Amino acid sequence: MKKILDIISQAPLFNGLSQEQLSQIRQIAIDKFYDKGKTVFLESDDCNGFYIVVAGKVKIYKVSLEGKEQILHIYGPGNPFGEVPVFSGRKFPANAETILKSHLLFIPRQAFVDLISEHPSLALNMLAILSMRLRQFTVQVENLSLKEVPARLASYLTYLTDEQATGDFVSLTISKGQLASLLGTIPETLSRILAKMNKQNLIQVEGRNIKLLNRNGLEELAQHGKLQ
Amino acid sequence: MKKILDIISQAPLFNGLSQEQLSQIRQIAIDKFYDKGKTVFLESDDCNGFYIVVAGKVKIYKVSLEGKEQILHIYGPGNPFGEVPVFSGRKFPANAETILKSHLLFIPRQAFVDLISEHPSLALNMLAILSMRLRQFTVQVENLSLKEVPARLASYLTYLTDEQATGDFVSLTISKGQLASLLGTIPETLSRILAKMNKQNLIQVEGRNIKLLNRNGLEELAQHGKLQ
DNA sequence: ATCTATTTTTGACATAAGTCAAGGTAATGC
DNA sequence: GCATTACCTTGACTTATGTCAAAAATAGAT
Repeated sequence: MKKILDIISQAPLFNGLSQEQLSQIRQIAIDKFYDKGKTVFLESDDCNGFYIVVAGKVKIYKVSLEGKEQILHIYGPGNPFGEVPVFSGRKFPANAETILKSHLLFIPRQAFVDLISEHPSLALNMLAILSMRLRQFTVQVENLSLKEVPARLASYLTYLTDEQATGDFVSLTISKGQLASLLGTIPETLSRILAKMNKQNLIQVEGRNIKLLNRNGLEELAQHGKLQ
Repeated sequence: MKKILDIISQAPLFNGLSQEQLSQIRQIAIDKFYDKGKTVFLESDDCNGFYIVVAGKVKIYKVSLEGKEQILHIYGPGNPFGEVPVFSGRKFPANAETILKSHLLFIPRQAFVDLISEHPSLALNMLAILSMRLRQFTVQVENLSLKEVPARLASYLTYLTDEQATGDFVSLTISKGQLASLLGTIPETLSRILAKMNKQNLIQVEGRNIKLLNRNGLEELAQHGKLQ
């Protein structure tokens, strides 16, 4: 139980809230447990609230009729998801599925809207989170429309090194298939591009561990780069 | 002056606000006038507030180093834009340029944040707007990643007919070049696809006026369709 | 450890959409 | 009304990335 309040108090959404307000939130939250690969919601579903990841990992994604998947986000501990219909409409705009065994908190809609009306800082926190997501979408659209797959991959790898802060060593936290889906491509294409980057001594791939051999080259590639 | 308060009071952002609150907003707002094709802000710019369109039309877009443009949104009277950095960070995530002679209101950041803290309904309105935009981005990513250009175009055309509610007649409100950029393609490709749809009696193109000859066919195409 | 299932890689091929270039049409300003 | 500019269309060609199929490697379960 203590662990849950820890996650809650660390989450940007609840930044600056008092101890009392936090336990108020804990009281309206409902625990949900999922195995790996379980659907949390589908885009046709009605929405009575949103979720917060306590432990595990969740992907938000769309699928085409032909079965190709595009991952929109991957959320881990502390991240809320599924809030869009809480404020805008009735249905979820995408699907959510666990990619690890996960523990989620479900926050019922009305209780949260009541809370937010009372606490302006909670509203401002939520506005900040939604704004960050709009910014991320901006980048995602830019990547999909204006960059080729090698540039998107290079961009992701340099982003990951900063994120993990472990020198020039990166460890993929998702499968290569999922990474392909996140980058808007398919596993075959990703595999070929990783092989090419390897051959050109930009990176050194060993399973899910990747060593960045030429960070400048990758950053160049992320901008305007072509890969021979 | 009356016209401006009309626009403000119609805007979803100010839904449900009292007459007094509206004039409070009018007081902090600064009028800005732009000719067609003028830059409102660039993505590297600092942000001291956001804008509302009173008259005219503004495009929000990204450009690649090679010069290809991707339009993210087009906003008309009543729409706010550039709010993302007000709540998240310092810089704009994209560029804004007028595509018509335009009259904008600039709302300074701090004054608005103060207002929002006092009026929960203003916060909820803003949350609703940002949520709608997240939903739109969801669709845009889906279109770019999972659909081909003919499907995106068919989708846009059926959306426009509903929007304009003028039977099976649509009138493009932007140039075909801009439409190409909005759909994530280039004018040549758009032109060819319009010609093909014409040939297959899906539509009948006359300049910027398009008649939908086979709405069902277009909706089919928007989903999974291939165009021969 | 062995077997099974999933994930990843590689090859041969198809194709949607981009590039470059030129001509045509429409719109705008003087 | 004419000229200059911007917009749109068409053709020939290139290329990035998807498809299909099969083998190889890795991970999970018993």
